[in-house]
Amino acid sequence: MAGAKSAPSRKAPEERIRARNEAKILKAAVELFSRKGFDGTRTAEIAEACGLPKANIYYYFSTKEAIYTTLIERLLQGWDKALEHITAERDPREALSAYVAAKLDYSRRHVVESRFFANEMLRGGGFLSRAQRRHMQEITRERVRVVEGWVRDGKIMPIDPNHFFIMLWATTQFYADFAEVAAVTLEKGRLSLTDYEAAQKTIVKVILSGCLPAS
Amino acid sequence: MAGAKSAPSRKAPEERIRARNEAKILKAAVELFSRKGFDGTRTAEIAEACGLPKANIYYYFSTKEAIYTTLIERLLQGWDKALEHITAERDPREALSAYVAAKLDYSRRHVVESRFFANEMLRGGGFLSRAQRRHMQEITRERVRVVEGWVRDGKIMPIDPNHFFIMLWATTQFYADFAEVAAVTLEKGRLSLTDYEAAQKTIVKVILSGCLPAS
DNA sequence: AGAAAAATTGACGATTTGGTCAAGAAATTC
DNA sequence: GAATTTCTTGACCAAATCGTCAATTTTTCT
Repeated sequence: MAGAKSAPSRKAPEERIRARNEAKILKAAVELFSRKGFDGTRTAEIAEACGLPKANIYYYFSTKEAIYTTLIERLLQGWDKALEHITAERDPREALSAYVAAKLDYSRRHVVESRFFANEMLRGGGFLSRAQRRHMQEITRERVRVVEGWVRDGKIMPIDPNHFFIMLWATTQFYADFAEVAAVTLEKGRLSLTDYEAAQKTIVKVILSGCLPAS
Repeated sequence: MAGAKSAPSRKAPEERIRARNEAKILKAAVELFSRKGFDGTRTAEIAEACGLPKANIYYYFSTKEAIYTTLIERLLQGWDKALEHITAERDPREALSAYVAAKLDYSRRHVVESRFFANEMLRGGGFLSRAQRRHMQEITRERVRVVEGWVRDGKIMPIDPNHFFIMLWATTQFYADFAEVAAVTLEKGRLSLTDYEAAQKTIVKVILSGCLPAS
């Protein structure tokens, strides 16, 4: 226990403080941005929320926008993780179940990040770079191709893959972005793990029965 | 042409100017609020957007919050219109089709209002009064009962009605709230009527095949 | 037409905003 | 342990913020 303390401090000596404080700032910022958007969030609020003086924040980030775009960049990396479940080789039943499960799991464990992203989309996505926009587009296109393949092979009913994906995305995303609405609908104070499991079951059931060919 | 001018001015002489200007203000405000939220929208922006001097806005609305809550109240009145299609007497197939169609139609024709509402929900719905919250809850509960009835009568598969409704709501709402995302997914600049029709077809198909008992 | 009420608006004020700066405190390096 | 780099922070600024007000113009009423 005593010897263990010096080991981690050796690990990254020149970046320890910076990494810790940047993390603090970003964590406080994503929470506020996710609720009030870019224009609605004051840098003083971020400072107070993470317990650092405002001037210190400007030591790590040159502007408010820099904080915001850093968050976008960081979150976009995990954005399409769930889509990796959708592959041409896989059986649609399995692939779609896995996707819904993964997406709901992400929604539950990263409510704030999901909401931040939703807020940026509501705004029209003006802070996204052209490259980031294209990335999203390409990722979607790939998966749309997979679904098109499934349709061609008669593995699922003939449906518009684009709108099909929007259905999936919208439904799963909803539980993070509009957690309060979902809670009201379910007549609960907040969503529990059980609620997410019930959601998963219902969504998978409807989606699968809704797109698989009559057996 | 000359005689027609005096007729409409007789109609509501004491409220004409007020009504017109309040409408102008609210229209400009809902647009801005829908993009940037309450905190992110400046009253000067609203003034500029509706072509009235800022001081004039404060003649009609005492505070920024007054504008915002007026909008909430006004929009909440149309919020549950689409749900009226869901009645116990009706056949699930018809009722659900009608609901999806109505909801998508509303999303298409009232993009701004839908997005405004979504923004308020993202915020956590803090500007909603307790009565308004209860209203939403009761409306939902009624329709959940209808679906429960359908399940009991074997008209649809056994599913959790709450999550089923969330699916419907999330999917249809998506096309208004995240129009930009939908447009990117569909690889278009903006959504056309055709896109909404394709969305409707896909959603209805999946939802109906997904919940109707095997025929 | 003239009085009364409603509507308009430029100028203003207290407060808050994003961001700067320079002086000092800690940590790191040699 | 001294030099150097990194980090911290109170004080500050120009611009923007919400909201006020009193003087004026327009509309309505009789």
